[in-house]
Amino acid sequence: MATGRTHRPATRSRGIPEATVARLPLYLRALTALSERSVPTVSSEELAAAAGVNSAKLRKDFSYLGSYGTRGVGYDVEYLVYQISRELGLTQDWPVVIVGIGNLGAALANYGGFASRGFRVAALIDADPAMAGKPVAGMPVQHTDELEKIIEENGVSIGVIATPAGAAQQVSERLIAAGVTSILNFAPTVLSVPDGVDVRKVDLSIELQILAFHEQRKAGEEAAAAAGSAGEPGTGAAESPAAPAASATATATATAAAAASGVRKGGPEGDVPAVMPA
Amino acid sequence: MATGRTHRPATRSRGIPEATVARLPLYLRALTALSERSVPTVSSEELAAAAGVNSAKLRKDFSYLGSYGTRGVGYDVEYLVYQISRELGLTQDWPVVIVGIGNLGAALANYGGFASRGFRVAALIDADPAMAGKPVAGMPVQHTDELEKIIEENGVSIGVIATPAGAAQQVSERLIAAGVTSILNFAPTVLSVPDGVDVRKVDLSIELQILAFHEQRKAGEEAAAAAGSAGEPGTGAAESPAAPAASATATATATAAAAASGVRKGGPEGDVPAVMPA
DNA sequence: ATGTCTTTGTGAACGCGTGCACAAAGATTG
DNA sequence: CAATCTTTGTGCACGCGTTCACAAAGACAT
Repeated sequence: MATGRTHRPATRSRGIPEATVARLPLYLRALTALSERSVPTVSSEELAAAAGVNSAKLRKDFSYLGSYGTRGVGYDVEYLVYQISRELGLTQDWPVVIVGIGNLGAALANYGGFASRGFRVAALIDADPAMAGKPVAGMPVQHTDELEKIIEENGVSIGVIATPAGAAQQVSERLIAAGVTSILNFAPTVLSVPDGVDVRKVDLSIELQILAFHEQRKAGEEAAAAAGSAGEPGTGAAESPAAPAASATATATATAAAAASGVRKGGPEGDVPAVMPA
Repeated sequence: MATGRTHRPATRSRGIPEATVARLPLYLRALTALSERSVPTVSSEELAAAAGVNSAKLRKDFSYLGSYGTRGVGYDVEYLVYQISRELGLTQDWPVVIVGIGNLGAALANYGGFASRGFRVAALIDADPAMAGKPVAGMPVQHTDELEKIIEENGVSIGVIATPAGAAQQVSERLIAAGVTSILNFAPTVLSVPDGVDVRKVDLSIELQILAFHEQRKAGEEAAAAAGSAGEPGTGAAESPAAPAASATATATATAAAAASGVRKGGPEGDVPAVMPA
């Protein structure tokens, strides 16, 4: 999970669970693809597969929105696209500002996924005076001094922070003071904001760290399996990698290397059922 | 949640809950900051505040790792940094490849948060022959043809996909066939991968959509409050923007609006069935 | 109309995650 | 050594989210 909510209690606004809200964009994306292919209806099973979720979960999610399906048939694609869009608030225009136009900020400014939904980049803002006026994604970068004016004039309520960690808190305070009530934070810092302001965060390195954890675990399990169930990770401590620290690390590394070479996967094609650990 | 896991059952590897694993990087970040300020120990209360979580949750999380604290004192910063790093597998070197060197790929290549943890960008790969050889983040971009060779020679087990959506599935298959077992996917697509391969996804527009939902809700609540408790949003949904009362009328109106507004792209008109729930 | 077949919508059970609250453990002081 | 104080580690309860499994609803055929 690259992200998480901050502050704000449970958000069960009018009954739609947070977990469901987080999946709606997923469904919307799958539905949009179907719509472009002029598919008129989908069953929960098909749509669930396209969105990468369980069909029962999808049906329950939709049940929170209302009864938009037809039993024995499925869901009308166009209709559902509209309903979800409306529920998510994408039928209206959301001006956003991006603060911090470094590599990431520039990438975000160029990202097509924003405009295709209801989002419009109202301004790019950077603290570096040298950046001011420079065009990024066909739009001149403006200086931080203009921040308040831009937000108020454009009625911006969503801000994206792509500054270095050190500047993020201060930027968030200025955004909030100027009227922003939702922040998407890419800076690796915990933002402290008043109640009523939503913050979602995306931390690229956190995602990688989580992958590393699972990767290490996979390597460890493989090593254990290869070693022929030596000590069996005992019930007590969770220290599979702990006990013999040195050897554990060594085996893990060795296994990783082995896996990387040719040991695993002999199949040419993708769907080979993998190694199959215990 | 910018991200979510795909495939792989519950991951309760040797007892560490997934939710805890997802927070370990957060703690690590806070601890690293303390370490840089040469703070010797922290209490769960202080650290929790720095990481933006509840202190009880933090203590419970740490309890899965073992008893690393001292009652009456707190946790030794350096020791905890090491323990968490080890648990996450950051004490070893993780070579990663980034596929798709567009704006986002370039931003990722330049992102400092990778190297500062145990991650090393082994190669930048792009399908565009014109990109080949061009330096990005002080490293020459290599052509997709080299993908397999690069992965095998460097023992890469983690791949980052920053390609357009259309190319992602195919890239993932090549990565996996070459030995990659963990993928961080920035492309807005659901990847289908065999068991044993971990996929985490980050979708920037999804995050914004979730914020928009809450933003809309906030606006709706404000409006409702201002309007002096009109007629309680009916069963249908939290339809803040102009909504008739009866759900039947609402759906009919909604459908008409869908056709009228530009939500849907192409597609003939007559296909909108007057669903009509009872 | 009646029956069959498909697919939705949901009640109910279950499991995970969270937070409370407190006993246990150690530091510290007298 | 005893008393007190601080902070950890965790048992317990609760609520959310997920999944199963099935009745209800509608399409479709006869």
